[in-house]
Amino acid sequence: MAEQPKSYHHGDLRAALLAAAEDELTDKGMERFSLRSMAKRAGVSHAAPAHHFGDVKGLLTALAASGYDRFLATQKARQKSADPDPREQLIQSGLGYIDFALAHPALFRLMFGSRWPEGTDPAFKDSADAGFEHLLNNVSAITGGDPEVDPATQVMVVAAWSTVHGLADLLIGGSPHYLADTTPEVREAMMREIIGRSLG
Amino acid sequence: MAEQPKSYHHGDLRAALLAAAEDELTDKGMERFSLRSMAKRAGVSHAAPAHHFGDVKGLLTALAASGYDRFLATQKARQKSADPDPREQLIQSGLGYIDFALAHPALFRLMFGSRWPEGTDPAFKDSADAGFEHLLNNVSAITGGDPEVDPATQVMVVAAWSTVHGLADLLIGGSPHYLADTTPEVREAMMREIIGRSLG
DNA sequence: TGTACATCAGTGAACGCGCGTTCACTGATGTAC
DNA sequence: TGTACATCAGTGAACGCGCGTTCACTGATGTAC
Repeated sequence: MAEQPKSYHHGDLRAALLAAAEDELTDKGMERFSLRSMAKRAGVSHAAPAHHFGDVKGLLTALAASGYDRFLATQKARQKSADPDPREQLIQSGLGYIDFALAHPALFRLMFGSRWPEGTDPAFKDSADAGFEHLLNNVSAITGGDPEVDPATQVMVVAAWSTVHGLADLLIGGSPHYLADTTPEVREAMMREIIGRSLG
Repeated sequence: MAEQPKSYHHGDLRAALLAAAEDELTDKGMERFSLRSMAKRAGVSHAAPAHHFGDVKGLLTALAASGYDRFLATQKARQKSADPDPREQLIQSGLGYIDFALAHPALFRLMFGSRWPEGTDPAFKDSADAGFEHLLNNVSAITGGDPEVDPATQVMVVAAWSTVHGLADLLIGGSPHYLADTTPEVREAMMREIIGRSLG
């Protein structure tokens, strides 16, 4: 056994619980998520999570919030190592969006398609809003318009987001097969082309 | 009470159960769907569904299959009363896709984002495949290419589907607010523009 | 038209189970002096 | 450095509940003659 020396206090149980919750979600899906089962995964009594998150809803809200943070980080990481041209930056951000969805499908669905998280939670809201802000910045760097008032900028925001989000959500489900069942290189080329089109 | 005269046999319990299941899904979401609760909705013992669908999974698989059928019908209905130009036909089909998602969000998520339905069920598969076939036909009517072999046709399939699906899924969640919080007329105009772009 | 019988649809009670939450507790850590 | 005490994190048993499935049943319908 190369396990950590067992001690009564965990050290960083909060983080360990979030990781276990994501694993549980990956295995069981949102339909069959269980707090007791995820506590077992974390090697901890099923009463322990209450101490950090209150209840199940609190736990999954916190998980979704941390998901949004990592989601944004994935996008920024791709942008950093790419051509600074604003269009290219937006495309890279979109590809990062899709990377994240494919790497964490269960978490992605928790964030965008679930009734578990409490939408009014401040930490959750902040994290989700930061992602939207980032999109707005990327688009207005291309159009030069203010996303609050410029129609062309707004249309581009909607177009780019919808296209990227649709690619991500369909790919999670293995569709469309043209895209899902091909090589990573061909896939990325195809997605580039399609995201590019959405920018007009 | 203007109720139906009660009789031991229901008449069309199968259809009534599917309707009740959709209501249950709308109320509780996939996270909290309950067979007992949906049977109560249908005014029937909770053992009754087993007779028609075997188990919960069978019930929700049948519901998703019927969802795909109505989904396709919604798309065709819009196309029927529109300009026969192939591009316009595809756009109308896309708008029908989104109409359906907004009218039946819980069902839409069951179809595209859930682990409940049994993907190998023949009726489910047939209904889902018919939707994809319809998309292929719409696109090859524009390009004149064979979706099996023509790359340009394939790219258009992926682009159109992703864009429309992304719009639908985001709108269900109330995003992006530019689109969700506007008048139906402005919304449709914006969606037309965006779907049009995706066709290149 | 009337009777006997088979088939079918829905019932209701019982099953065993896993669930989320609560709570008095205990072990570990940190701080004051 | 050593002792007393407060604070905190995690435990484990208990709670009451709603769940999906099973099964012997009963009421209704359809069919054969």
